Amino acid sequence: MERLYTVTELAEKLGVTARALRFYEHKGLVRPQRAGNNRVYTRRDRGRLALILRGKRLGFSLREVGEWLDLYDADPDQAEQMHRLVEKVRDRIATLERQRNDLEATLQELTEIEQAAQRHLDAKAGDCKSPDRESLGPVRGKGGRSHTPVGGLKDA
Amino acid sequence: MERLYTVTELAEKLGVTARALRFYEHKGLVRPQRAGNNRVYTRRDRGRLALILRGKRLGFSLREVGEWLDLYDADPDQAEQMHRLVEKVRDRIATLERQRNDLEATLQELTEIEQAAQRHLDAKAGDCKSPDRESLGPVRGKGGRSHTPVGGLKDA
DNA sequence: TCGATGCTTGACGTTAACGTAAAGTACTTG
DNA sequence: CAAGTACTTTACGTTAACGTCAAGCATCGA
Repeated sequence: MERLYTVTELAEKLGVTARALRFYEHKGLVRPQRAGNNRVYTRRDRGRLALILRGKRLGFSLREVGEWLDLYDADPDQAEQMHRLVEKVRDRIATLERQRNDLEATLQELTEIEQAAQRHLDAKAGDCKSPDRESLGPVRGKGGRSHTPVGGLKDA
Repeated sequence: MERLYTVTELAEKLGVTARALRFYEHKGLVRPQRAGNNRVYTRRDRGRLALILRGKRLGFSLREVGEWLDLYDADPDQAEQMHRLVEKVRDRIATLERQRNDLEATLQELTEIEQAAQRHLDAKAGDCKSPDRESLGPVRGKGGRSHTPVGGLKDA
């Protein structure tokens, strides 16, 4: 009745390799039964693995996911540890948002540079006599906020 | 006139170790001058290093940052490569936003569980006779959207 | 009975980004 | 001149999360 899986079966279902599943077991994250020597995964194991992979996608390490699972398994009186877990997740979110903001800024910088370069190309295409214009400096000075990423780098 | 630095000086200014700076050099990301055998970093080098560290903070590998810097240095006619770089940054942003969304969802789940656990504790404190209530299941069913992360795990 | 599969357990390889000695050189200060 | 300090290069160590053989049972169909 209970749908059972072999390593490779379940691995494929989950989109990972059998090696990974064995590795997770080695790390104590899952403990499938055995039929003789062969691993046999149940629906529960599959759920656990799904949680593990999710944690990974969220950027947590296997060790962290392990603790995570322990909490899921633990009796619910562990409100204290629950708090800590929630805080950890919130930290992670905060980190990601910082990164996102930084990236957003960088993206804007790059977009400006890109457009400047584009204009530069257009100019060269339109006016075939322009004798090797002064690269990006002047162009950016006209349109952008002359943000020069870090100061010079290209200078003398 | 030009403020110059030794490895350790600059490393400290940048909040990294001298080892890191030497490593970056080994990887071809910077090429400080030498005074005899000793490295001498200029303002330009400092700028470059700042860019490198920034790239790292943004979650890019040193190799990626290297290509990045090459573009900064390259002549501005590389609009094509510029495009690719911008796309890469956009990809990264997209990735981060996906992660953020996933995390947001997870956070909500966890918060619910946390609150349920809290209520559970409160109940135990208030009603000292409650004979070991049915853990989280029912509680969550009442308040949350019964999102059960992955199905069972805790079941029989 | 013979392969062909599929599973098992080692166990070493890999990548990134440094950490951490080890051993030697150079300058300078008491 | 001996210490001390800062620098150098060389090179092995580390962590994470597997990848990639290697060698060996076990089972199954023709």
